[in-house]
Amino acid sequence: MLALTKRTEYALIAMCHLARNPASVVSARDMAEQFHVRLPLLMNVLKLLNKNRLLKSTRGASGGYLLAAQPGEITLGRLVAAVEGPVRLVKCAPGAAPRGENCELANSCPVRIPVLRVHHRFEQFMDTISIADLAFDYRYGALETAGTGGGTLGGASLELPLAGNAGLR
Amino acid sequence: MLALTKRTEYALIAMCHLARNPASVVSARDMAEQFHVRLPLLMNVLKLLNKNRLLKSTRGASGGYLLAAQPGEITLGRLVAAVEGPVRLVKCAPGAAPRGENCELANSCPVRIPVLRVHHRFEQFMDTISIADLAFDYRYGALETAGTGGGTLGGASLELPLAGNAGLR
DNA sequence: TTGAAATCGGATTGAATCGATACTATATTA
DNA sequence: TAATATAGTATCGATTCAATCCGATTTCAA
Repeated sequence: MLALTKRTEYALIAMCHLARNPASVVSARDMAEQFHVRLPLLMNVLKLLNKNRLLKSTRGASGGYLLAAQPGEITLGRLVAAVEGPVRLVKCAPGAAPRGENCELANSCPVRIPVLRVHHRFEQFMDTISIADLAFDYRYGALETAGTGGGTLGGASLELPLAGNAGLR
Repeated sequence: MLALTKRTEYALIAMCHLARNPASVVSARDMAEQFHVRLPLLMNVLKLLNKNRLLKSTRGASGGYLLAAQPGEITLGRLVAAVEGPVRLVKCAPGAAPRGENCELANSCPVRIPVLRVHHRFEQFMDTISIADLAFDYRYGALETAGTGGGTLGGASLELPLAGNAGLR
């Protein structure tokens, strides 16, 4: 179905909240109550984010979490990789293989090169979006007009000339 | 892990082969033998592609498959949707919901709008890549220099100013 | 010193999806 | 009529994900 997991959704909520409240330590309980999400699951996600150095944690009473870097320096790609594992659109993509799982076809694959190129572009896509972009985007009305030039995302920029020799339809 | 399924990989191989051999009907058996993929699984994928009108089939002896449209008109997004179901990065995205599954937070979600915007951009990303782009891209050496201006994909174009008011880090 | 609050590290269970296979029906050609 | 090929559906095992639970560790404050 090609969807983000609930872990990523929870991570986005938490990271964006921390981005909006810098210099204040926020506990998992606080966030769970404020956003009406389940505490145990949120804690699992926060553990993953901390383990992968996207958050700093302080234990004990009045403990909680802080962003480990500036919101503009943490990308969606890093966030997803932290809670879902490394992004690998295809098994032949470089990066940590889940189970030594490589493509059976390898060099004989007739679409390997262009698909790897798509994978590379997708990585760029994910790493171009920062937590700051998500946390500080309040332009609610922009969605309907997106793609036609309106809104914060409307400004072109995603045309993808995948294969110049193919005559970009 | 955010990966494409094997069904998509098989679909890409088949669709690209058909794009490269227009005006000739190709059977599932032929493609399975030529590309060393398992015939039953390939047939399952071809059934899905046919059911979703991405290719035309003719039964009987000397039957097989044909693309249902020009390679430049069939996008990666449509292909993935045909074999994996509609692409919905997040559950709150519009489109066929798998099981009436909508976001519990709905309007109270603090990241809903920007995330929906990312979803929309991702849809554009998938629909900008055509089968023709993948089938006729033979520039093997371009991968290493992609992102710096070389290769068929290197030409910028994927900068994503998600939130202009956030100061694009 | 004690207790409460909070994170940390696993381990486990159930549901959903995916890979893989099998079987029957239908259509076309020779 | 026989062989070939697709169409539709159904099933089983493996993997992943959501959800839960447990005990351990750290910190603050009474």
